[in-house]
Amino acid sequence: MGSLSLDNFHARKRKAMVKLMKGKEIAVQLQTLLHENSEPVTEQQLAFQIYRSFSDTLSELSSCTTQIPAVEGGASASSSDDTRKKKMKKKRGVKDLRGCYKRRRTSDSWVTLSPSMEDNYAWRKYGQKSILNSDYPRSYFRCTHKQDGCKALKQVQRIRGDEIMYQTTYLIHHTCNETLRTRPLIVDSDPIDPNLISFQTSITLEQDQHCNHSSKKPLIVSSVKHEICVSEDASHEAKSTLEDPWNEITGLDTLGYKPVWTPYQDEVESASLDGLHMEVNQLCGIQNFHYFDDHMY
DNA sequence: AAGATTTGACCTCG
DNA sequence: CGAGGTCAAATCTT
Repeated sequence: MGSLSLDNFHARKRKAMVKLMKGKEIAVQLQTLLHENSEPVTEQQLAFQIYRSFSDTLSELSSCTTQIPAVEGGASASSSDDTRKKKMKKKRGVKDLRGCYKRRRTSDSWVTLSPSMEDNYAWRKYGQKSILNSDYPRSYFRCTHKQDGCKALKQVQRIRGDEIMYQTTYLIHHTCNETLRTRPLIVDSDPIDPNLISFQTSITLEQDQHCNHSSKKPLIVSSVKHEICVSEDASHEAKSTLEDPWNEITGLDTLGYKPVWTPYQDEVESASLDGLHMEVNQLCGIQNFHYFDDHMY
């Protein structure tokens, strides 16, 4: 039985939405500035405000998520086929599996809530487990391209809130470049859909030489856990410690697409905000959000 | 036939 | 010791 009120959940949800809307407004301002080629200091300030806004939101959602009422009742929803069970009952040869796997450390994971299990990666289910005090079993998925070395994992569990939602815990980033489908890159904010924003601040050093925007340096966004800082300098050192900021912030892999910028890419465009874009309405609907698993386990 | 899913067994960790 | 994560044989789907 969930001991926490749904009212509290909804209040926090509203609060988060307000903050996200603020972030959106600031993003629009930033876009305007970028188009007008204004002084970079202001751009940085705005960029920082955007990240701060999202960061605050995520903190809010983190505490909110931990309070999603746990569903009572322990029975899993397994619809079991008896005949099949009998067949499966056959004891398999006992193998010594000791040491064959380790229980996973829970750091470097993130969680999303979504009305669908869909993301844009190909997953293969490798297990399902009834979870204590949960109506629904938890499903375990690994990347279809495991044989290619991709160790991405996710766990999906249906939860019951005000609507049917799936909580997806991603444990390891994809190292493969495979997505199920590729959606078009959003190049700019869409005048038709103002909820669509895009950050086109990407100026690589190389590009920089080809244009006269010498004042525009690659924007570094380093993110270590909850701390997000923006810096102007694109040093190699910064690169090595970077995580995908958009993953960190949204858990969406930039709209759930193949990440434009991953820690695994050798040719990182100097940690610029290349291709950083999102649909704010997706977030405003709280269809997806994430938190670090510190709160979860 | 090959790949995906199901599910009981077995493992680790708290 | 129990909960939860993973393995892998059996089964299903394409």
